Amino acid sequence: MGTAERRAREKAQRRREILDAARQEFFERGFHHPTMDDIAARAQVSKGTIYLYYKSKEAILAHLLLEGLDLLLGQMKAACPVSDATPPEQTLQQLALAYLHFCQTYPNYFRLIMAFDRGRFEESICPELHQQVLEKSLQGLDLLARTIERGVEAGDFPVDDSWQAAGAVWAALNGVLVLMAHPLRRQILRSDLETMFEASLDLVVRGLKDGTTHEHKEESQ
Amino acid sequence: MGTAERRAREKAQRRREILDAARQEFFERGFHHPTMDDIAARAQVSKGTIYLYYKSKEAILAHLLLEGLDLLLGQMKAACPVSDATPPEQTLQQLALAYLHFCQTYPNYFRLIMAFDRGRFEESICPELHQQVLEKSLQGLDLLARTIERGVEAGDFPVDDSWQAAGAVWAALNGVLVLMAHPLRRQILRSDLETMFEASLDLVVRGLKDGTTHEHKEESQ
DNA sequence: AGTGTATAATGACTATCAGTCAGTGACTGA
DNA sequence: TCAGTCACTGACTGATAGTCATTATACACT
Repeated sequence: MGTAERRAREKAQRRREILDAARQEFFERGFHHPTMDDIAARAQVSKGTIYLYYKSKEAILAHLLLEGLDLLLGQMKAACPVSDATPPEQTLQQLALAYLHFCQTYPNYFRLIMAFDRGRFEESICPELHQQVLEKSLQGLDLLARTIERGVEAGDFPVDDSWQAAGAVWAALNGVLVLMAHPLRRQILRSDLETMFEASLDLVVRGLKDGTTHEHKEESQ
Repeated sequence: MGTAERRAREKAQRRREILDAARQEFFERGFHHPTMDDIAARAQVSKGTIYLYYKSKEAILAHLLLEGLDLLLGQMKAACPVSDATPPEQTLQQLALAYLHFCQTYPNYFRLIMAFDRGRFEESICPELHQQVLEKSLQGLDLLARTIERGVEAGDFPVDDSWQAAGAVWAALNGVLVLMAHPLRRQILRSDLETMFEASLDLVVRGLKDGTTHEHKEESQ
């Protein structure tokens, strides 16, 4: 008798409905404004019900964050070529552009991801989610690292630690997206996000290509 | 009669005492935990008094943030040479190291600065402070941009927009500090903050030195 | 159908905390 | 001495995250 099975399905459905309502509220009205009652009203359940499905408000946000990371990872994976024929530098560019595109297409998810890095989401509140988020963000880093590794093997990127290089590239791209999030900064820098992003990408790619690291410099002469 | 003067002095003093108490509370117990009553107790005043000196809890945090930015700016200015004899590249390194040193010496101020972009500081709550913060952070960017400009004039950094380059450098350094703030990431990258920071710095400096921007590449051949 | 049990949902309630404001009293200058 | 000003106070208000005793629903078995 498939009753239990149907129950489970309905439960998952309700869970999704609540997350949908929360997403709408948070994305439409900002991450601070909506109350649990707002979310409950939107999901057409009582507040108590929400707590049967999510441990806390924070936990809901964390789940939205995971959604965002999955989306981003998906887009980054899609940017990676299936074959190894594509030049690593081009793949790197595509990965970076996928990230730029993501943050322009889903600014709310992007803000959520950035908020995580900046220490909203106390680890203590839901440590297992915290862990998951970090792991997912490391998967993105991994895509970068593999690509750089391919470049190292092809002799394009003479760096000696591709994970380190991936970290540096990731940091630079992240950094510029955050930097340009403020209108005043865009104004002072007299530049828009795309331009600055490309400039940053260009800078690090050139660094990679030139790139012996300082310890191994003698080999390039 | 210096009464008014003394009054003003005492008022400034009380204001400082409250900020001191708040700083201790926030830095010791995290930015989320302390309540206004905690701060009041520490400052040995009533809660109401705090509101005579600061508009809101948020405003107190914003003032601490400004303190932090002043400290950082001071350290960065100290890293800049008085004379123009110092090679720009070296100055750039020193500026970057000043930033690294700042975030290691004052991790709480650093966290506050990083948290700025995130919602704890809603622009709507204290727009004038928000403005001040952005302006200060732009002063830091300005130091970078001037140094790069000097490098451009000296022919060391063949970039065509030193503000843009400064933005990219700043973004990269910021990004790596945020990236490495998470222990799990340090673990996965098998690297510590200093190493990653230096790698990032190295990457962007190399990019700057190689550095024609894509539009002007033909000139380097 | 009737009934007992498990599961799901409810919303009034509690606890916490940022921010307010009517009231208190100390100091001042006349 | 006293009226006016100023700094301060802390009980109070309103908002809201999270709880839990109660109620409703669905199902299994007779």
